[in-house]
Amino acid sequence: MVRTPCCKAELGLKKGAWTPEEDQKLLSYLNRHGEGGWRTLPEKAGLKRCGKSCRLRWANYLRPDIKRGEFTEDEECSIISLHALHGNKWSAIARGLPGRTDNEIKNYWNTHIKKRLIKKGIDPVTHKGLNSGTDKSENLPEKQNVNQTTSDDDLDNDKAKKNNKNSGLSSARFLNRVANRFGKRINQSVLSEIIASGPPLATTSHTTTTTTTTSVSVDSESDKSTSSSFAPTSNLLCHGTVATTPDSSNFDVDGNLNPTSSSSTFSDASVNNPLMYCDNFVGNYNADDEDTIGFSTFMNDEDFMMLEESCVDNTAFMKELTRFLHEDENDVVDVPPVYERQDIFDEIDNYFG
DNA sequence: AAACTAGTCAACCGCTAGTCA
DNA sequence: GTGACTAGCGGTTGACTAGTT
Repeated sequence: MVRTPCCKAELGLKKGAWTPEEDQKLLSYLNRHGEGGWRTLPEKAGLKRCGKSCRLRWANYLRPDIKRGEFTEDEECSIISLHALHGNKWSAIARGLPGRTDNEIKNYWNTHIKKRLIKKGIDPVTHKGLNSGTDKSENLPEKQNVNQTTSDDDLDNDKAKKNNKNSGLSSARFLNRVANRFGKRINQSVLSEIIASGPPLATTSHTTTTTTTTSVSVDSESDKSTSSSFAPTSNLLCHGTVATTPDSSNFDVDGNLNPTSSSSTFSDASVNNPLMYCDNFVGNYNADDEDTIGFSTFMNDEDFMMLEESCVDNTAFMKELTRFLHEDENDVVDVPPVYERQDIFDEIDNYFG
């Protein structure tokens, strides 16, 4: 196939920064005629630009739904999580952040996040610790230890504190808490049901087909790690998901992280869990992390990201779990913990036949 | 004040994939 | 089946700015 040149053959076309006048021309044309026909658009709109340039200007700057300004902590976390899933698939990442363009995210990654990850001792490509595997300590930044906070870290922490309890993560945290309680006992069909009830991510066209391929085995203690049969979009996913077996010694009998087993650097589990990872990234790792280590021990990241607020709201199963959990939290001493009550799990099993 | 350096980000480039005549 | 065309993607560039020497 022979590709016709876009701009080169057309002499006299302007390049470089757009002027307000050009923007106005493009905007008014697009307002009148809508998107499309980029090749002929410049001439019709009276612009000395190539169509491609017009499309990019529109897509990256002029579109009315573009959110401008500083990235929020939520958005940063999303970017990191999505990057762990998709790698440098900026458009895929952008679909998870409404209002942000792939170009903007790419720039933000390269200029902010990437550096901070390296500073934290995390390889921005693999999302694993830089010193994992071979000894690369000489490549680590000076202040590699995550327990040490630099002034930059302090800023991050302040920012994190401000945005700490965001709604997006809270539902995931709740689900993780539920998972911690029930994960061991839930069979795959039940899990599939949970996942299938989740809505697609933002504007993406996710379907449940990818999630149903997840193979989950939680029958035995040794299966706290998960093997996922779903095909990653890049090899990064293999590193960024629970497909990488976390050190089982990091977990107690209920699948909770054993804080004493954590090293001074990130455990594999923390790196592999987008939410924990995020908390680590913003310097927010704390005892509450019990809430963030459940589902990811038996779900891959993509499945994990499928779990949204409405999943909790709309799924009868989750309502049941919610009830159980509340019951658990309101436990009085003479009532056994919910996870020890066989009747509840029988109830769950019955619910799904 | 000038020169230099580093960071940021809009825009460009080269390419692929999909659609349609 | 072929080729023209469009849309979109990811990597790179370069203009601009802020900070430092």
